[in-house]
Order: sequence, then C-alpha cells, then structure tokens
Amino acid sequence: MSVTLADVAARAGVSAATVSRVLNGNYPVAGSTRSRVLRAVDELEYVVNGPASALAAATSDLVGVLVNDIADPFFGVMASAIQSQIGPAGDHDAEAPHGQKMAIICNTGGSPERELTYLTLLLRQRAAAVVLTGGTVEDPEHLGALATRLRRLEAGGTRVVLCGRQPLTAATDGAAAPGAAPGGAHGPEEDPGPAPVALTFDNFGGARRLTTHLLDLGHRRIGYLAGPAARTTTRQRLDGHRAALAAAGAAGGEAGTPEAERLTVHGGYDRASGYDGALELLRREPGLTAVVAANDTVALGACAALRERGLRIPEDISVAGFDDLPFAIDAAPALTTVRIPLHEAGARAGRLALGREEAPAGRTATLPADLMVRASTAPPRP
Amino acid sequence: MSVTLADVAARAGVSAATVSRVLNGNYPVAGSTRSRVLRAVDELEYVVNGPASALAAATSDLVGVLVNDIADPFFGVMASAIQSQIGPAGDHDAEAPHGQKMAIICNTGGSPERELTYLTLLLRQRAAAVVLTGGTVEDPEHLGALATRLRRLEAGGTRVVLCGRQPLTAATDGAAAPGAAPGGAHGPEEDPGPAPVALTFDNFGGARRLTTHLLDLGHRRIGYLAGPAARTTTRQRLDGHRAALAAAGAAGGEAGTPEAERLTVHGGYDRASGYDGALELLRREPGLTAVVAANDTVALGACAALRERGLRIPEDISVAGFDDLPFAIDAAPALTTVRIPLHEAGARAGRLALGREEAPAGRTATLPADLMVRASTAPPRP
DNA sequence: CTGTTAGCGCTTTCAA
DNA sequence: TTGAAAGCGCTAACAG
Repeated sequence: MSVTLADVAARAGVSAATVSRVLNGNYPVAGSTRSRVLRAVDELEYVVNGPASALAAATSDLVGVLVNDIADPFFGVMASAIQSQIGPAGDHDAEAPHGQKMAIICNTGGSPERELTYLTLLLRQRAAAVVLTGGTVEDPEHLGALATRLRRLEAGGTRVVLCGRQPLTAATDGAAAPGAAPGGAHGPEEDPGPAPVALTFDNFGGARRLTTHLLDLGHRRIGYLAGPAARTTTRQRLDGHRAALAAAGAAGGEAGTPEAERLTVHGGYDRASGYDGALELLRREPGLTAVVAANDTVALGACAALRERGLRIPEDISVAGFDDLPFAIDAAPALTTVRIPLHEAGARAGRLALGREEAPAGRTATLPADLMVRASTAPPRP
Repeated sequence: MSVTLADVAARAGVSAATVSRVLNGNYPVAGSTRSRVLRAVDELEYVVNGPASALAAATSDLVGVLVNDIADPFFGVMASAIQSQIGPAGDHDAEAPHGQKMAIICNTGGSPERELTYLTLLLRQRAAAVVLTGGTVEDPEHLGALATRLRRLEAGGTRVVLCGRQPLTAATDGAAAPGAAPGGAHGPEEDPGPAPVALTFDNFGGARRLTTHLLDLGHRRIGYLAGPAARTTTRQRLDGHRAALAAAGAAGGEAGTPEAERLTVHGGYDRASGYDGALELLRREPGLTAVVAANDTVALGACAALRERGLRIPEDISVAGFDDLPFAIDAAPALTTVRIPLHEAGARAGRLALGREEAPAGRTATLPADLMVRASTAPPRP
C-alpha cells in the first residue's frame, strides 16, 4: 500500500517517467527496459495509485451509470450490459488490469434531485463517461438543470450517453422555452456543444402495437395502468396506447376526456401499484375486459389482484405488460408484453461511452419494441 | 472544469486551507468566513476535484461492491440496499454533495479471476470500503489469492465486508492447509490482522427446513437442482437438503452415494439450467414427486419444463425454490421457497462498510432463512 | 480560528 | 529511447 512508481523505478534502474510509460503503454519503450520494469512491478506487487494518476492525467477511469433502481431488472439488465463493455472482460489477465474502466452505478430512485447530485459527484470524480438510463421527469426546470450539468460534464471531457431516454432538446421543447435560463442558474452561459448521444426505445410504437393487438382481439373496454405522471417513459407508452384506441374509435382514446381519465390509473412502476391500480380500475369500470400495464412488474401485481377477485386470465380478462423482463415468460399465464432490447441497448451504450462505437446518424437511434403475444391475452368473452 | 480551490480562496479572501476546512466540515471555522467561502463556491460553481483530494487524503470516497451478476435480482436487491446506505440519501441537498460516497458495482460474472481483478482495481482506487456479495468458488488457490488481496486492501485502510459469504478462514479450513502460501504469492507475509466482517445466510438451515417440509408432505423421491459445483452457496444448500433427507432416511440423503448423485443435477443459477435440469431429473427418475431448486430462477425454469411435459404443479409434482425473489410470489403457482433477507443484509453491510454500525460479536452474523410455504408444493399423489 | 508550507504519486513537456 | 523537472489540486501538520 505504499510502494510507489519511484520504488519500481529504483528497482528497475530507470526513471519514474519510464515506468509510467511502460505501464500506460502509450509511448515507445525499449523491449529490455520494458521487461525489466515489468519484473520490478511484479516483484514489488506494485499497484498504481488511481487518484494520483487521475489527478495528473486530468481524467479517471470511472464511468458513471445512473439508474432509477438497480434492484429492478429493467435497470439491472441494462447496467449489466453496460458493465460488460466497460469492465474487465473474461479474457483479461488478472495481473494486468491496466486501462480498465470501472462502472459506478448510481441509484437515483427516480428522484430528480438525486440525479443531479450524482451528476455533480461524477463531475467531481472527473468520470470518463456517464450513461443515463431510463426516462426522467419531464419538468422543464429539472430538464434545464440537467442540461446544464451535462454540458459541464462534456466540457470537462466526460462522454455523455443517454440510454432509453430522449435527447434533452427534444424533451425541452414546448414548456422550457428558449431565452433566460430557468431559476438557479447563475453561471456563465457555456456553449451548448453537441447534444449527447441518445439511444431511445420505441415506447410509443410498442404501446400502440400492444393495444392494437387487444383491439384486434375484440376488446373495447381497456384499462390502463400508467407509471408515474410526468415521466417520459410513462407518457410515451400512454400516448401510444391512446393513439391505438383513437385509431379504432375506442373508448378512452382522446386524451383529456373524462373517459380517457376514467380508464387510466397512474401509479409507480412497482407491483403494489399494479395490484392497487387494477382494483381501482375494476371499481371504475366493472365491465373491463382488458388491462394494459406500464410494465411487467405492474402487470404481475394486477394479475394477482384480478385473480383474487376471482377473475381468470385471460378467460375473464386479458392482461398485458411491457418490457419483457425475464420473468414475464414464467408468469401465470405467460405475459403478453412488448420486448425492449435492454441488453442490446446497454451494450451499445457502453461502447458509445468508451468511444468504441460510432455515434448513430443524428446522434440518436431508436431501438425497436416488438410485441410478444403470449397467453395472458385472448378475445373477450362474448 | 477548471476553477480550483485556490480560485475560491482568492474570491473569498481566505487561504486554500480554510476553504478545504469549510468544505470538509471537519474543523472549526468562523461562521462569517464559512458563509463567505460558501458563497464563493456557489458563485464560481466550484466542484471539488475528487482525485486530487483522494490523493492528498490517501483515501477516496468510493466503495466497491462485488456481485456475480447485477442483472440477477438476488444481487440487484442487495446492491440496491447497500447503495441506499452509502450514496446520497433522499433528504440531502443536491447542492451540497459533500462527504458523499459512491458505490462502484463490479460484475464478476462469478469468475474468480475477475473477482481478483476487481479487487486490484479497487485497491488502486484506494476504495474506502469493499463489499463482497454472494458466495464464491471454494477452490483453495482462489481463496488464498482472495485472502491476500483482502489483506492488502485492509492494510491500506479499506474496510472489507462480506455479505452472504462465509468468512475466509472458515472456508479455508481443510484443503487450504496452513504453512506455505499457495503458488503465486511472492510478497512479504503480511500480518493477517482481523478477519473481515461477514454477514452470512443460513443456507444450510433454510434448505434443510425446505426439504423437511417436502418430506412432511409425504414426498420421498425428491430431485435436487443444484447450482454450480464448488461454490459455497451451492454446497451449503445441497448439504442442508441432504441433511434433511438423511434425517428422514429418505433416498439421496447420503452424499457420495449413487442414489444421491442420481437425484442431483448441477447447473447454473439461471432459468435454462432449471429447464434442462428438470428434464434430466425426470429422465433419471420418472417417479419423481418433487423438485427442489437451488434458487427461484432455476425453479421457474424447472416449472416451465415440467409443465411442458404435461405435469401439473403441485398436483403431479411439487416444486420449490430458494431466495424468495420478488417474482416468486407471482409465479404459477406461487412458489414455495426460502426467504433470504437480502435487503436487510445489504443495508447492514452498507452500514458496516461505512463504519456506521458495530461489527457483530465474533465479526460474523448469520441471518435467518425462513421457509415460505406457498402453492407450488403439496402432498404427492397417493 | 486562519495562514504557510510541504508534499500525496503520477504524467508530461522538454531536453538530452 | 530515456531522464529531469514541473506541476495536477488538494490536505494536513505546524505555526501564529
């Protein structure tokens, strides 16, 4: 814990600079010198001092990954995929962990403040890159603060990648008008620079296809268990759902109408919300023939509530989820849902974060969301 | 990205040392000076340089968390709980992220080499603490290398906490005899020091209770889907299972006997292993009346295979899991399993890692594993 | 309570 | 191809 570069240099009979060059391998060094240094490193069991090199080099080998909740497989799968591109690969030598990056996973719990706090913390670590996963709150003030932080990060050389989230500019239109920065910003106006790279999910399209599937089966009274209001993911999925309803002229397709409100219950992205929400939906509309949930976890909660009410799935009522998390296929019955390519997205985001993959044209790519028809949906009873 | 302590000091009309003291709040500073400094920090949008302070203070505010697979809720839940104790709490001010620690989550994929690599990386980051979650490979050589790394970490002031893993000394008995260090160690023999704090799960007891439950129901032909061989968790659970069988004089209770081998299939901790394993078990013993899986995920895979074979659960065959992950209760039928207090364990490990909780007596605490009887187990058909 | 003074261990010009 | 030297930005004695 106290052998330094200088010690290695002394033992190898070279200067500290040379040792540094050998270790970083970014500079020509004679073969014999090189092996002498490596031997000394080995004999002394030398381990680089990360903070010291980060200070000197003005960049660390840390990559921040922001997630809402790492216990939720939705984020767990993405985080794992991101990590797989960033961390030590299986084939690396345990004795030569050079140039290895490490992922700092930050649980925001969906809280905008904590999102900002973590970004500041990452800024202070001089993170090499930051990946923000999942949707965020659509509040213009938060979006403004977020944009400011990201700009600072990028100005400091940190790569920023959005994974499963709209680019900020798109989200900021409308309410967050141009002109004066929203309250709180008192720093100099920095150059916006290029927008962060974004990988988005086709939440809207997936939701629309899912509800269309239900409509095609003959359902007309469809309840919707939405996620927390004012979050991008929630809104996109709800919009897609309503677009399908509207296209079919079904009830609840017109946003803002009493009918649409009546058939929509907002809650969290957790099981309890699905359980409670399904009950509420049933109270509002006893003639319900189908329930669409904001995600698979919510759908499972809904299934549990429905079943306890004596309703069979899908005979009495159809239920559909979203995301196609690993457990969806093992639900009872297997859940009809929309597959989000979480793993692919995470892996790609990880590569983008390291600059190992070219940014997509327009700096944004939308990943497909495919309908997975399984056993939990069926035609309504005649 | 370039305003430094000195800039703040200049603006506030004080010395850099004073600014440092204000920011770290670990030293008396006059109220007026304090607010002047804080104002300057604010106006300049100053952000501490983490690497620089880590270098100077010889410790960083990073906490390493090693997991097998963050996409697996077993680890996700623990990681989330650990994080909740380490990272910014909800009530913290976003503008004052001082003294905040951050968790570096390292996915080892269950690979011993990567476990070591990450430990080295964490050593190089001068991590404030390291939490190792879940079981590990029981290979004496790996255990030796692991112990060496952990000793170095502790020697450098890093707190080490094991969460869901046996203390190394206990695991090292038997094969890894005292005396010469296993191959590869060529450093000076350091003082072993105190063993790391460990929080372990009562895998053995939980498994025994689970199988006893099955035996009480009348089952006698019970198949076991074990996890990867040579891992602590796998062995403890299998041992508990066999202990229950042996106590009841049932088939397969005697480790090493052909009967025990025949009724045990080793695989991974994933769904596919459960699926394949269940089929294999059925091939070996068509008269099977129950299947016990190494964990819930494996159990779900087994359920799927069994169902495809036309077997009803629990009427034709009982199935049980382990861990009681969130989805277990929503399986079809609800899974009988053993509840592991993942959240509590993680939270406690997090507090131990920060030194915010006293180590348990003997530096090791075993957390209970309670049997959760649900619908997937029932008496065998007469 | 505050300032001065040395480093912490590494990277990186600039020379040789 | 290698070495010398000057910091990177912060903390921590030690004075005052």
